[in-house]
Amino acid sequence: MSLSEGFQPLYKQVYTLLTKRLVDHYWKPSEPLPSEMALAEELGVSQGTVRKALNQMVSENLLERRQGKGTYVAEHTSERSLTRFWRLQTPGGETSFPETRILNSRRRQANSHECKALDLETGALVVELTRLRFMDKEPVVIENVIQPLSIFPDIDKVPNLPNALYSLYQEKYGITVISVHDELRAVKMPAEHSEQLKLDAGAPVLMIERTSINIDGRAVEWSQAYCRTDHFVYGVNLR
Amino acid sequence: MSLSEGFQPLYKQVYTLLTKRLVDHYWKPSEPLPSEMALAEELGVSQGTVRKALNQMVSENLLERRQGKGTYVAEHTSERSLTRFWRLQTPGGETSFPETRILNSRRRQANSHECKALDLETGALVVELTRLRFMDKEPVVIENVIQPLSIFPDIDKVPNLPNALYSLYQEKYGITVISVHDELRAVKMPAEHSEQLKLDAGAPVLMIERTSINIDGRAVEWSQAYCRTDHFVYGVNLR
DNA sequence: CAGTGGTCTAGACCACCTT
DNA sequence: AGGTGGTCTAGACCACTGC
Repeated sequence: MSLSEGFQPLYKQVYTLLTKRLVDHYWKPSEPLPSEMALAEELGVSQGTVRKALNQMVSENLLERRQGKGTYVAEHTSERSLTRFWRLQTPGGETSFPETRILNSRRRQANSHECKALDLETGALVVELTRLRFMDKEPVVIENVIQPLSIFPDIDKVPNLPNALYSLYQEKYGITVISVHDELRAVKMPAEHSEQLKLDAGAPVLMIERTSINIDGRAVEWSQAYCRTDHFVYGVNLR
Repeated sequence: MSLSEGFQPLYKQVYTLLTKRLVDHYWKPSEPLPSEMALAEELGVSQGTVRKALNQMVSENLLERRQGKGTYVAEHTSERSLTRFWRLQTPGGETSFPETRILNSRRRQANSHECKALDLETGALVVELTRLRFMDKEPVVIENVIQPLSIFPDIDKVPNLPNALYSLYQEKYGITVISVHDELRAVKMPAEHSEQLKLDAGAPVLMIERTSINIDGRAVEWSQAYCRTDHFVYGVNLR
């Protein structure tokens, strides 16, 4: 095969092509890619050029490389996908992880805000999933997750939803969440959910609106969470 | 010069050595480094090895490279240092920037919490700087910045503090902030500052505790900010 | 042992900037 | 024209894995 002359550097063309293959599920998660030499030969470029593209993909958590073994499609194990985007931690800095109880799940039409956030047609069907999350046996977060049925067909019929939804998204629906955008506000606890967090209605809580982005750039999930922050904080490092 | 045999790859040794030079102000901000070839010859390694170290430093915002010109020590212009760590944005997503009014500045001994956060001896002197920040002419953030006098001598005697403190830190004190750690909570607005944000005491506000980290890894500044989040949100992308 | 990725080198050519 | 960084190649050797 030849990479037809373009204005992009070769390694970037290779990067784009390999990423497209991941989007199209040309290789499955945890499956090894061909070796550098094999890819270089197939694409008609040198090993070093392939390596540069692969290393960029590793830095974006799309691939994993293991010396002596091979290059693998990054896998969202429930363990890792939970740790990757979970920001609640003790004020000291150590992260601890939640248990989850599902409170409710129902189909309905997306409201206008959700249509905008998820780029849906008006009237599109979504699943609204309500979960309560515990840390050290105490309720800390109540969250509403919005899942378009066009992206996750019949997801409301899946039994035993895992604690980490992203691993389910990847295994069952071929959706690989590579980044999330969070918007944080301080608000008064809405009365409807205050009991479940053992708070007075009107107590200050941290509201987190999260948009989850698939490897192809689409927004695939939108959620709104209310968090107590008396024992845990939202911690983030910026560089 | 020869890089004595160690257990680290060559490019990592070069990276460590060059970073140490930045910490020691061997080169000044905005000053060009020697060319790749010159560094390679000086260190007794190949150009490619130097390049790998330099590119890693670029990815960490320590250096800037401009094709045809050279490699430069990254500079914290007030413009750029403000945009880099400023997270308040409109719910849509566009960032806008604040104006700042200084309310107060005083010397005092650090309290125990500040000593821990900034790794200070008990009784160490700090400056507590209180600032009110406006967006679209409306007060949005009130913040207390704690600056150790051991790191910033006589900083309370600097006239006309800039909007972006980090540019001052770099120019006057040789402190280059390369990352910050934020911890966010929702709290009730403390009565003492509620008027300045035009809020009722007890209204929910976002509290941001920020620790700023120097290039050598030390915590050099600690701040606590109260933010209205009715018109602006704290937005962050996680990968 | 063969196969993989990781490091290191040397050299060629290109794109951009300054003089 | 000469110097800089950016890209691309080819080949060597090392470290790790599994048969």
